[in-house]
Amino acid sequence: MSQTFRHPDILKIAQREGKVTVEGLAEHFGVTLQTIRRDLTELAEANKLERVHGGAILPSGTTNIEYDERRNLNQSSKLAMARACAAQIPEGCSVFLNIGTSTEAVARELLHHRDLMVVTNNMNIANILVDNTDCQIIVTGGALRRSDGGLVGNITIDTIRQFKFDIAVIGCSAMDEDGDLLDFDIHEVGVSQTIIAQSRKCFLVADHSKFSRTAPARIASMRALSTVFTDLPLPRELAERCATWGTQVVLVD
Amino acid sequence: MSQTFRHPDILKIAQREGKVTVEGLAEHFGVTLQTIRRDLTELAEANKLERVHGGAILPSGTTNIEYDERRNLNQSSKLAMARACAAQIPEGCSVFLNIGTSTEAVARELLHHRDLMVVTNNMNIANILVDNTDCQIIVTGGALRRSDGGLVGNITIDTIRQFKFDIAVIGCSAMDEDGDLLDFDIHEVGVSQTIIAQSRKCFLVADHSKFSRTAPARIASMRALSTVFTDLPLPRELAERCATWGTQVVLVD
DNA sequence: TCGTTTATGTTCGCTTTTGCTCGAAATCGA
DNA sequence: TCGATTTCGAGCAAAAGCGAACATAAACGA
Repeated sequence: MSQTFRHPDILKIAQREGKVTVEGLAEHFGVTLQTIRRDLTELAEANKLERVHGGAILPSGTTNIEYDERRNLNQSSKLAMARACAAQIPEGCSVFLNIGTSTEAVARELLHHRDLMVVTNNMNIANILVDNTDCQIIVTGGALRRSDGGLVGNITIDTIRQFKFDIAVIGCSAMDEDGDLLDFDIHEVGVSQTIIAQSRKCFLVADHSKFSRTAPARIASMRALSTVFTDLPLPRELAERCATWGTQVVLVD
Repeated sequence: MSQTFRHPDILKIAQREGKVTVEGLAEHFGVTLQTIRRDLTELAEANKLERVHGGAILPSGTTNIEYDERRNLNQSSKLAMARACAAQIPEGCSVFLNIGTSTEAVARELLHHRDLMVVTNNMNIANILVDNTDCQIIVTGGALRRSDGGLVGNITIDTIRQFKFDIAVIGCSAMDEDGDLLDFDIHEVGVSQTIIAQSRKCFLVADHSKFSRTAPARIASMRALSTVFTDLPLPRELAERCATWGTQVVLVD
């Protein structure tokens, strides 16, 4: 199969938009419709896209709608938080990336970091970082959770215990006023706790929607975190607690 | 300015821009197009870049040409073998699926089996079986091998040891005349051996091309297998040995 | 210093890509 | 259901890009 500059770009656009049109791409690249059609035909032959009249869509199957919607939630601030977080991850270190859409955004920002060792219990993150050939990827074992591609359970915990990370990047479902991190899934809590225990530094990436929500399972106190990346100021009481604990808060946007 | 000076620079530009053009680089370095072409050819041969008409792009880890080609090889008999193998896997049992294009084909045939517990060290298989909501998927941990999505290493072996499978489905790189299963990758051998040790029954899926090939690392003897699924009769001597060992041979097509 | 190796420049057919045209197929609206 | 419109893919010619071969210049080693 032949290769063009356009192919990777087309795929990226398709991933972002969910679909591409022949006309739109032709204008975007400044080439004729015919050329784009040829591109799409080739990409479809390679099973990278699925051809439809007037354009192409992502190949069906693996996508989880509910999850995809969540992924698109709050996209701009998620990107900004991810960028800020990635900026504090030096090259050449060992990183754990936990389940979650926010941590996936961080993974995307790590695509050009060099010499990382990334351990993850998130299949999506492994798939994202495959493109960064300058980083070693280790996948923890575990039971595959279809809803979000996460790996959870005892196997996951046992594997994580075999490592010591320079930095762990985690998300959470909710944050309590008293500084506790909460999660919906009890299975994930054990994993998150183990991650925190095995890491020198721990970064939390969580947007403001987590402030006003609650969840049943307690992961840990924010005292255990080095830095929190978020998009709106923390409630005053919580901000004061973080200051006392030495937990940095990085505000983006 | 010599070649050795340009190469790292070219890579740096490629990392930053995502792509490089022959013309742009020629101007940037003040050399002729031909010189840049030579540079890019060398970088592409070293898998640092991917050559395209007019320049080069970052290698996309997901597109492993060699692997994609291998996947398309012998497709019809691969499908037939996979179908025969899946037919002998009862519903409601625990199955291990190893790395390999043949085992992936088996996974596709298992999409409508119910109540399976599938353990795999192959990311592709996990992605395939996500669509079968009636089966539990467990992914072993391990280092991700970009070339084929396989998970290998000690973590993988440790995880596998925690299970006992009703059936294991494995592939191999080659089969020796004396009935030994061989593999190219020494890291994969330990994994395969552990799989065999932890399984009540072991199925091998391997087309005839494996008969006339050789590989350096020994996995096990075919004596350890319950059944072999293949597309052409085994060499006579090997067939006799299998009969002695009680290893069934299932011929498809 | 001289011969050898390596990097670069130049030229020239050859291949790939692109744009264009046209008949066929798919989609849409009534 | 049928016709109008859009989209598609094949074939062809022009243009851009390519690699091979050879010449030249610089770097290297004895």
